[in-house]
Amino acid sequence: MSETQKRGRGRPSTFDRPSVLREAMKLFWDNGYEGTTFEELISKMSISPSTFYNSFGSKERLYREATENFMDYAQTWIQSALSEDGVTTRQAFAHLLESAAEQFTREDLPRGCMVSLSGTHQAPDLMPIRDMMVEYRAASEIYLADRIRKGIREGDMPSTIDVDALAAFIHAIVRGMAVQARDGASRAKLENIGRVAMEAWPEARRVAA
Amino acid sequence: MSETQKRGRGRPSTFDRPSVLREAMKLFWDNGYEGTTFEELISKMSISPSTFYNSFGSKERLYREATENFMDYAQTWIQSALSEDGVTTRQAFAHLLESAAEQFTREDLPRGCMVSLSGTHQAPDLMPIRDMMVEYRAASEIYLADRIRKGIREGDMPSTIDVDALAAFIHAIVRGMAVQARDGASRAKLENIGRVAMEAWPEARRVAA
DNA sequence: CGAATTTTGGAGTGAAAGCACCAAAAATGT
DNA sequence: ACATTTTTGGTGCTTTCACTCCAAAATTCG
Repeated sequence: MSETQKRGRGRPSTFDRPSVLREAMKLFWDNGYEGTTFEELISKMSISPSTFYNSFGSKERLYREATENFMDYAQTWIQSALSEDGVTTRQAFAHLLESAAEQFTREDLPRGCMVSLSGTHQAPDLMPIRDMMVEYRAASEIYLADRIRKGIREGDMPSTIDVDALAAFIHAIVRGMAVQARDGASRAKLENIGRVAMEAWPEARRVAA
Repeated sequence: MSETQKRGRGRPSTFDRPSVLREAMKLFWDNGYEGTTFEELISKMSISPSTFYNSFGSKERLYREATENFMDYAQTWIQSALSEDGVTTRQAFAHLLESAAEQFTREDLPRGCMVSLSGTHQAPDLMPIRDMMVEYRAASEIYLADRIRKGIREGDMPSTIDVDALAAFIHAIVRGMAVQARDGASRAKLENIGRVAMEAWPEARRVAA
């Protein structure tokens, strides 16, 4: 892609931006923002300090870019579950939790989720970073609620349910799965958590009522 | 209590150990280990650097002591819910989640939980601290499983259930509630999450079966 | 080919971090 | 009262942090 990209004049970069950004993402994901040093970054990214500064601005800007990069990627499997056609709302959410179990235990990426737990206990001077994470998390809960409302509109969810509470519940279970994933839980264990969680799904109770 | 305490000879402390330890705990709880500086600590604890070093050893040792202090306190309300006499296992866990909602939104302490999310993304050289947190979390899941097994022994839980999966589920929901609490969720919202979670409780399905 | 433009490597910088030391201060025990 | 023991305040230390600067290198445009 950098071949087809029209390059201005000047010395060309020797590194591939997407791939070094991914390396930065993995470092931040594993060690957190404060736990990742400048030296570690430029070492794993294989770039010099000046290249770092020149190409990514600062540690904080790189973190934001890495987080955006992560979210773009995460949206893929989230959308894939929630926007799937021809499935019930219940099936969509069951699929979402299965995907979370799978994604949180991938071999080629750090375990868990980069945004689920980040910035929850952070220095006051890093408030902007914390706020970014809080916003991302809040947005994903709204996303869940929207999918549930779609289910109500389409008739496969009872209109009497508390949409926000159910969305908050699913949100909480995913964050909890992220904690366990980082603590070493297997994919099977995470899948079990998701299965138990789906027992709380309103539709299941309709059978009982 | 320090009045009744037999003091050896030597100059007496001017500070109350439990209360400055509590200040340290609150700082670590809010800002995390890395996000809390030596200066902040001695400032909020109102002690000098040498007093700090002399009385608490190091930042890491203080953190461990503050964490133990937190766990002692947390065990109080956890035990209170899970060891309550004359209630079903289901009621005990419902009570536990209600207590979590209450405790995670206390006005006199930082929001959420000090150990639920700590050390999940941390620098490699702080691995001992991370390990401590992972152990605390694992221990609490075992604690939940033990309570469920007690329910099976006493006959108010079906013996066919997957105890570990159910314990992992409750564990996950509590950690997820901690994330939401730190992101600003109200007590009522956390209580709702707990209520929805309890819909997944096995006993509820027995009615349907 | 030469000028312009951009990237690169390496050394260096100020600030802050956590910690350590030392002598003075304030208690106890005989 | 005097020696002993322990705590205290202030200062200084070493390391690491994120970052910056500058000249050389490598490209494009005219």
